[in-house]
Amino acid sequence: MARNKKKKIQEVAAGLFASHGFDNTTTLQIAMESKVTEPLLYYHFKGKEEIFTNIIEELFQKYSELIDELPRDTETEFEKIANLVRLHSQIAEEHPQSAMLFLSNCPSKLMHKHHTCRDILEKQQEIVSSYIQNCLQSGNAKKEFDARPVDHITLILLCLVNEFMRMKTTREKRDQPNMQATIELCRRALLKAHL
Amino acid sequence: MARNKKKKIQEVAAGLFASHGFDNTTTLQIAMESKVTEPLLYYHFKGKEEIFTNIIEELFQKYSELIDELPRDTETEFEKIANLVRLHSQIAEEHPQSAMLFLSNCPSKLMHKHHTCRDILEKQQEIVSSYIQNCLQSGNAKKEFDARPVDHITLILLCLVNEFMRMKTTREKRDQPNMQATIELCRRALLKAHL
Amino acid sequence: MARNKKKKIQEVAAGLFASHGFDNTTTLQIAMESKVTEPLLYYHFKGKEEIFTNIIEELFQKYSELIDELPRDTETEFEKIANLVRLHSQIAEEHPQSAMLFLSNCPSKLMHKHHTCRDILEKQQEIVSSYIQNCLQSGNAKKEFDARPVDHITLILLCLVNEFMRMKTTREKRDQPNMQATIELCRRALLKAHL
Amino acid sequence: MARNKKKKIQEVAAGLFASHGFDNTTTLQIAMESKVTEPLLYYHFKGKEEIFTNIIEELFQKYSELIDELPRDTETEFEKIANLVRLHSQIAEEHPQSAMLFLSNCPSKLMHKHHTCRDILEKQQEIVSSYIQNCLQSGNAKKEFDARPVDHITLILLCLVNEFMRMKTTREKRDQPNMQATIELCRRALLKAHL
DNA sequence: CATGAATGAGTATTCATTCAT
DNA sequence: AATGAATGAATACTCATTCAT
Repeated sequence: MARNKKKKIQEVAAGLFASHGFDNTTTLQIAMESKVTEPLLYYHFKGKEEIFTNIIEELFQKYSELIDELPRDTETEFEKIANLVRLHSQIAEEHPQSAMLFLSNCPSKLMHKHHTCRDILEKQQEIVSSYIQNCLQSGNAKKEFDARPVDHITLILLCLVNEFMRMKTTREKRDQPNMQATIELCRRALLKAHL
Repeated sequence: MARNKKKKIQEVAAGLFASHGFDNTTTLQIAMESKVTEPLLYYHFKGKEEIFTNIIEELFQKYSELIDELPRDTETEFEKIANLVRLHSQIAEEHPQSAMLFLSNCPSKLMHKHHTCRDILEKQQEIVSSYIQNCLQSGNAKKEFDARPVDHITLILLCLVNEFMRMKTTREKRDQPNMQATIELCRRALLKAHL
Repeated sequence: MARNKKKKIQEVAAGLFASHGFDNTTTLQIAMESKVTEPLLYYHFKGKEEIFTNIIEELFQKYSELIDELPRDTETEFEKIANLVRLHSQIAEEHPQSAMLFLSNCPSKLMHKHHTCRDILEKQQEIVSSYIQNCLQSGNAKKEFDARPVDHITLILLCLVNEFMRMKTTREKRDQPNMQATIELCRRALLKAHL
Repeated sequence: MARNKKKKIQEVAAGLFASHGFDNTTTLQIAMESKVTEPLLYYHFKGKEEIFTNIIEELFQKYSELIDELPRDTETEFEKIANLVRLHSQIAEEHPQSAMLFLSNCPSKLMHKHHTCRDILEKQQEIVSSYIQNCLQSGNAKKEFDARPVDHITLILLCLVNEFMRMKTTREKRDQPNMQATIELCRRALLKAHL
């Protein structure tokens, strides 16, 4: 019953932060919707901020694992890029709340210099960046791609993946970008001109 | 001196909203930094929210004009896409504050159903969308592009442009995406395979 | 009507701080008893602490003036010591609340290193100390007193004056020390053995 | 181990109450510094208040014994007064914490009408008072002193002893009153003019 | 004896907004 | 057009205390 309530608080808070934002979520709301009293929040967490960063940390954990579990032995390097897009499409569809939390830039208050929150978001970007960079370098080496300079293309693909997920998360179904088309566009952009 | 102060209030508010966010900016801060008293804010505006939406409206006005002023008689359709990227790059560099205000999704509080704020952001997206769509259709017609289905590609390019500006605005100089590379990537993705 | 309310707040707060102590006085109590709302406290003062230190500062001001106004041209030096005792007796009787505020050592919270509160109380002690010291030195010089070493006797008389006022303030009438007897005791302790 | 912990709680609480004051000491602080949990405080004591009064009671017990143990067969009555000053000087030096607890008037909250805390402090004052009164009466009878009216002088000496200890406890070493000088001053004040 | 979990009642402080002038 | 004074409604957070085990 104990771990139970802490878990419940985190879940409720995650939902509220995702839909109303950090600043527009009150500790009282979290408490009431979790069916506990406010002081219990402070028994389990140091404060509102810690509730938030805890959520972000767990999310990052899971996200990192998902990236790590992407298949490494694909036939082509491009398949890896395609997988990355698919993964983000899936996250946006299955866990829109989590996506929201990652994307809705934490409030500036929590994005200062060395705040946990900022650190995590930066680490997340680095993870994806290095995944992409790796693909590009291998692909170039194998003459599969013709993607240069690698650094720049990496960043652009990162843009694409980020905003693809953002749009999938925030837009109405009919206005969301199409996964297959996105993959195709990447294919044309990356693969060696196929004469 | 009157119009003067109203202007000052708007400028100061824009700066604070951009750097601290809507929720973390107080009317007192706006008043003090504008060298006026709080009641004057309420003389000129209906409230904090109106100050914000006013700013967004003006911004949207200027932005629309910039899009409208993009040359219509380019040699190729692709040049128009390139111009769009260049424009957003320029905005991010020259008016980072304005870019911030557009991008940092207004707080959910101001994004409800038919709120001015939401309407404007949607209109802005539509403007760019239709600009892109136009290019693609013409380009396809002229056999310059091979971009189908147009709707999907439009959305993907919108993604790219949006996040490109977002990254230019929020990241450190050295981590920003490169404009020229972005344009090149679009070229490869759009132009007919040049065998 | 404006200055009025600020004054009222200070008076009410002084009364509550004196009778309940700083920690056991709530801002709500102060507000209610002053017939204003809590936010007004924060309009006029930076916070609860500032209300307190403001009171102490004013008190110190008045106290300093009272010491300054003690007659300088007395026939004997001892008369000055007697006057000091009389003054404190009078303060304890006429302004017990003020006396209380001075004596009930501010809560440790407000007594840290360079806190205004601590500074003021130290200054107050210094003022009385130097008044006493002056008398003793002059008295010794005139062979009126035989009080040595001056520093030590100064401190002891300070003790006496302080605690005399404290007792007058905190004890029931019938248990209060007697002013005349106190003066007499000082006389015997200070004056040259009168053979 | 049981009595052990109760003892520990009392010691820790005494330290915290002495340095931070009753109101600024939380039960959690006491528990943590005692290396126990809060509910244990409530197992051993009825509440925070009881912890405090228990401490004061024990202190009073010890203090009473010290007064009782002062030598009764001194050569002169004055010697007894001198011994009283010496005792308080010693307490201030060797047990400053205990002195603090006695002197820092319990918070007004605990000083109401018939609260244990108030009763104890009054009893303590009575003990010292009667000790002094006794000396004075005997001294007067023996023509050693010339201290009249006894009641008044008693109270004044009580003042002196109290504040002497207070200053020794709260002031920096160099600003503390000197014991020997204090005794000398008492001697001059009390002893029959020695012509 | 001992504790992890939980809470009722506060508690100082903040903020957008309004009123009287 | 402008302001000094004032407020209703929150808001994050704290604390002494208790319950179930």
